[in-house]
Amino acid sequence: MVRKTKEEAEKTRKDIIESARQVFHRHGVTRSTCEKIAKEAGVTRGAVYWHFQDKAEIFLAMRADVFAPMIERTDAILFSEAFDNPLDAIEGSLKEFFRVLDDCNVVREVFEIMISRCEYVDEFSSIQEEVGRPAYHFLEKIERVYVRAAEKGFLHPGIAPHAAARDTWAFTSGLLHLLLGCQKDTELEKQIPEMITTHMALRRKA
Amino acid sequence: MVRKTKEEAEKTRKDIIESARQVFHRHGVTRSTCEKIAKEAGVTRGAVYWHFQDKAEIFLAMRADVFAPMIERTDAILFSEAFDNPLDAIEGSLKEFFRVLDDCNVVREVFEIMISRCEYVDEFSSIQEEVGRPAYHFLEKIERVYVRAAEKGFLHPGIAPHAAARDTWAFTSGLLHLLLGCQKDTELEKQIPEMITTHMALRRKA
DNA sequence: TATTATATACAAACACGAATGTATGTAAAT
DNA sequence: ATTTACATACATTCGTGTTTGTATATAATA
Repeated sequence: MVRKTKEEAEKTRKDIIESARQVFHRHGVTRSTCEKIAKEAGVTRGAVYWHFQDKAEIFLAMRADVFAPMIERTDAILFSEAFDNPLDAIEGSLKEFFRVLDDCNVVREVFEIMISRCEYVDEFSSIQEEVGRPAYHFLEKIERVYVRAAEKGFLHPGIAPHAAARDTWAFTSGLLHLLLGCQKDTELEKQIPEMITTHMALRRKA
Repeated sequence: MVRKTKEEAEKTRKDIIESARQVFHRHGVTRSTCEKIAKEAGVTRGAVYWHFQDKAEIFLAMRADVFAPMIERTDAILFSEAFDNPLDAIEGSLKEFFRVLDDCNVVREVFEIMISRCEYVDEFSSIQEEVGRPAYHFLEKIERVYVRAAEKGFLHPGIAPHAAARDTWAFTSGLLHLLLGCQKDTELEKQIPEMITTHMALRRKA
């Protein structure tokens, strides 16, 4: 049977993305053939090529699906008016990020794929910029929040907002890579909230 | 002509490693076929299979060649008795690490390969632990140095050596990944020494 | 020292599977 | 009637592991 209804076709599309995530995670992006992805999704390559031009497009679709909600969640906390102290917003946002990463397998898998199961060369070298961009957005955002913290007198006077932002930026990136780089480290996983607290405490005014 | 002398054979081995690095960097590890590596080195696959069991072994050899000297250099600074303040040793060691990364293309390429041009699955999933291990060693080392700094009264009393070590650990890992993740960021490159200074300043006793 | 034997350091050939893109077929939805 | 949403078939390329061949360095021997 062919020619499904639009909703069914959309479901097929989602299935392919879900399947791609699993295959990417198991075999790495390069060795994930369209055949394997199709088979795992219960379709043929015809369906895959119908919905997507190539693997790169599947990759981006998969990424977009988890990134948008993730950024929305963390930004909501980061820019929330509920916190009197902007540093609490940063701390909360960071903790939320790693909390989601911790208990949402789909999100975790996508990040693991991006970090240690994809080779950013050839067709994927342009994608690398895409993948790296949110990190730079993140830097800009926390810098703004640090500025507000400084204006409100919450930031440690020994450090400039700009410098604080960059330090937190590197810290966060490092945490992410250390956490997902080695798959077994359950120790680190538990200590992350504490590490974030410590990190932020260093830049609070005494 | 075949059956070279031992020195010539050793040269062939080095050539293959050098060639592998270039091919890995251009095409990613997965798509780097033994054929390409051989051709770039001016030999045939026969030579490659003679000197190495498989790609993984070439990868580890390539890595070992740059890691050993790198760790030796940075450790020499980290554990140097020349510094009165152990925090200066940490700062110096970090700066030296990124300085080498900056002006030694071979080292930089190897790190770029490990970080964004290799998929750690299948035969490479065991290698991932190998690759991640130095980071954990680094954590242990700086923790020891932070302890000494605390004993000598140089460490900011607001932070425990253990916590300071983990924060610096994540910071360093993040810097490395941000620097090598996107290939074009020449801005970040210049700001690294400053970022390190700032990072360390935060944990110095006022 | 000269000769011989053997291990070395590769090159070349083979056989096989597997992945890719494209082209074509087709039944049902619109 | 036409487009959609796929399945199927095809041609071609490419990579892999292994095997076989071979000239020469090196060690053993006499």
